[in-house]
Amino acid sequence: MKDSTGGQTRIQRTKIATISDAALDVFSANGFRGSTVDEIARAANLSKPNLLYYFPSKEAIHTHLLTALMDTWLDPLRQIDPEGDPLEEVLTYVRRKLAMSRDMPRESRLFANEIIQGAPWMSASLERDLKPLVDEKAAVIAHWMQNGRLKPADPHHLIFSIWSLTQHYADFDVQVRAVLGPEVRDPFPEAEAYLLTLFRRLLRI
Amino acid sequence: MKDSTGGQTRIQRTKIATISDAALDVFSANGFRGSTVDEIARAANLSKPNLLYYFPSKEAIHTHLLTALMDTWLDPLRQIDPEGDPLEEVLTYVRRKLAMSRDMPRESRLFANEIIQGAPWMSASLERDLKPLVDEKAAVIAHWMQNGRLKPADPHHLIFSIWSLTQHYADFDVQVRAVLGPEVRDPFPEAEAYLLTLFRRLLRI
DNA sequence: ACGCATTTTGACCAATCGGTCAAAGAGGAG
DNA sequence: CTCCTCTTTGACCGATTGGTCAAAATGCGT
Repeated sequence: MKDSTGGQTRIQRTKIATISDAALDVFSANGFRGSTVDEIARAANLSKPNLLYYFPSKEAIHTHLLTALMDTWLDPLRQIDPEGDPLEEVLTYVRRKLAMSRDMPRESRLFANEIIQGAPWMSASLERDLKPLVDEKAAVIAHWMQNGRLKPADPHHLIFSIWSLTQHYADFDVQVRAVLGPEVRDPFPEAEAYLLTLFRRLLRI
Repeated sequence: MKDSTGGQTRIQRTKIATISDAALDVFSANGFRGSTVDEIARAANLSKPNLLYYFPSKEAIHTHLLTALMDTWLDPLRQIDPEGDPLEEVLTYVRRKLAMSRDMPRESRLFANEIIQGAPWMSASLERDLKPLVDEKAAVIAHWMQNGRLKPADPHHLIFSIWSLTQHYADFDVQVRAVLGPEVRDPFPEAEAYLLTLFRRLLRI
């Protein structure tokens, strides 16, 4: 009955996935404190005690989601290649981050909720995982700029601006659509064109 | 005992201000659903029934804050002068928005929480107040670009990018400080220099 | 079909939620 | 001081919160 994948049964794997998906819906829409276990259970079509059979507590579900997310979230940044073409590496990073906003808006909002509310669960991970990675990639970018392959600009704030601009289209989706009006079905093509223009003009020698 | 200012007593004015300030602390840190009336009352040094003597409900406090905020929030955009120097008008808007992130981070987070969670209270105001103003100013900017006084770029997304980049330093303050490290006491001077460079390179002919 | 581990459930718990109410307290105009 | 309005409070309400528990139901290998 046990399974090779981390000592989990087939049912456990599917139910945990179902619960995670439902919890992502609820947490990303209401934040941790604004979400209830009943609501997650309802979204997962499970009774509350049944849900708490798979996760020991509401906080455990939340932590599970955040730790799983952190890796996915940093992946595009890790892929920046010091040996690649500087401008193209940055623009590819922008494209990847914007694609994540388009394809994983719930994850983006879960992350945003956590940070806005002071990162009570993730602040340790920010120092331990995020800071070193950003420092490393910022050094790569700074090196490119010193070699005259990119126009100079503060590398850390460059990375901040990429995060900010791309995640905006997921986190503030309601506002973007309200301003653009209903005739704009999909803001992302326009957004990508604008952002690529922006970073080309900022960085291109 | 009554006062000329909208039929409010002196005590009412000061207590309502105290409650609003406390509620801004709580709502901006936890979102509407994640906040409790008890917590706001505690932050305002009032008993819960006393607080509910000045506001009929938790929702009324929240609505009060949001409606008051909407005006303040749109003010810098309103100040863009069609007769002014195009680049300087945009850069001044950036400076004003960044100053608001520095001086009113709680208001920024209150707004961000509301939008991220689908704008359940503000979506009407977004269509009624925000969209027309943005369309008007976007037309001004488009006109500048057509006259060759700014480099061409999508005006709506230009405005989005200003919102996104400036509010990031309030809403994601924890992340910014975690990445920059404790030796950077105040990220805002660096941020302003970076953002002004960014928009100059994007728009300057 | 058996037997055992896994899964699901309804009933239940103390604590907290938003909000009410009657009564007590405070403060100023006459 | 007196009276009346405004302010404050403790006690309380039903509903909901996160979480528990024993018992029932359901797999699943043999």
